[in-house]
Amino acid sequence: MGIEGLRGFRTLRAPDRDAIAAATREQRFAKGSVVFTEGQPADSLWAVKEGLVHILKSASDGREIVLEVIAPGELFGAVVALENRAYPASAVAAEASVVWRLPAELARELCRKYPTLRAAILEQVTGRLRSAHERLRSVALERVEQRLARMLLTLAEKVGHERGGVLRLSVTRQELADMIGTTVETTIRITSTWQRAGIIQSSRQELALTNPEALKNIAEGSDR
Amino acid sequence: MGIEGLRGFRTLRAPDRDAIAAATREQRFAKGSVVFTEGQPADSLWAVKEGLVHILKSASDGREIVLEVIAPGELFGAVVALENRAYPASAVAAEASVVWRLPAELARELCRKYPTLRAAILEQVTGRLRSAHERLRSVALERVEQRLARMLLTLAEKVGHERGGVLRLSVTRQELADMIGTTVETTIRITSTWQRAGIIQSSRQELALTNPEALKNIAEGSDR
DNA sequence: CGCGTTGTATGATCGGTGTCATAGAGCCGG
DNA sequence: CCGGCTCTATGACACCGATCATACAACGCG
Repeated sequence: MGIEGLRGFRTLRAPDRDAIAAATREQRFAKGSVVFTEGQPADSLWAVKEGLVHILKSASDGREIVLEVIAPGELFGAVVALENRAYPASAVAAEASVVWRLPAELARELCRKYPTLRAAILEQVTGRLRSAHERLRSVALERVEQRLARMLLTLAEKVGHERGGVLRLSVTRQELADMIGTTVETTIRITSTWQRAGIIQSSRQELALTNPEALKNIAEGSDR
Repeated sequence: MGIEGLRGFRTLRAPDRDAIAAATREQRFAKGSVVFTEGQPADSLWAVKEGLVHILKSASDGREIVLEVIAPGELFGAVVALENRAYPASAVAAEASVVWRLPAELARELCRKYPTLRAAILEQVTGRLRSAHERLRSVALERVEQRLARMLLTLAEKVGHERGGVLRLSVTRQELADMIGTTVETTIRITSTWQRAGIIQSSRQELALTNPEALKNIAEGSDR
């Protein structure tokens, strides 16, 4: 299967699906490698086949904020490719990943031809706008502990995998810190105390949510 | 002129434009009054005719974050009306305003019929997603002073009006605080020192950017 | 296997902002 | 025109979380 099997592409007619299949390049990225960089002209529309891609912006001092976590089957760099401008953020493989790459010109052409494709992209974009607004609220109005609890629950839903009856996340404290706008140290301090409280089980590169209810309580701020 | 004169509606055929004109209600809101509330089912697509509308989310303790500032000619509550769900945030008139209101059902129908309308909405949404991401970066990585400088410049561009050779904003410190995720006191402290430094001229409900260059420097963080 | 690298852990300290309190200035309506 | 309200202003203080420093555990690789 290729990119043409994704949501929004399925309604395309056979010749166009073949054209996509022919134009799509499959590309492999090692963990940590850069897919594209902020400011670079957008020449492609991307989708994740396997792995995980982070969309992020960084400050001059090296600190960065992860704006989106792109899971398999999702598009990224899509709207900007359609509008033929520069990427407003960077994309980095959060783990070893395989991505599809479709030339922007072809994507634009298909969008003109198929309203359903445009509709599918609109749907993804609106979903992301809503989540961006929600995160804006979170980072502006909540304190770190609350934001972290919320982020863990969101991540668990999106990219968590169950094993042994508990939800597990493969993520580093640094990545979590970059998602909620804090530092590694603070993130580690909080996860450590949660670990002692039995709310989570923490290990290298991984983190098990043994007590999601407690996290929900913290996220709702019910204790303060 | 009605809502049918807005960008994206102009390509509609005459009978549909008439249908819109007939279905559109013009509604007046006093400063501070609520247009719709977060959680309420979205039954309409809105647009600002005159005035200014804030899209915001609030916390249980009363603090709030202004997500969007909607200027005349812009849509709001659009995507959510198309998707027939509940508003994810509230809308409040930031000043005395006149808004257009189009039944969601009609908007959905028109969107199915006119890809250009859907395209226009997609364009607005992508613009807002970009600005939301930029603000996320700002609030997560920058300190209050920097964020405030940036916000003033952004606002000046969007809703500033020139008088006497300087850009003026009609906005309260509370509103500014709610936009950048801080408190009134902190905002007042910063604007006060800027006032003393001659960077801005501060008065009740208004604020003149006498030295935008200085603000740009602060926004870029060139001094730290 | 040893060694460098990456990720986790924790303490000490500092500072940017939130919080609380008070006051005055501009504006509106009775 | 006076009382109440909103908005601006400013000080004192507390505290969350950043910063800096150090240590160690886990992993990868030559």
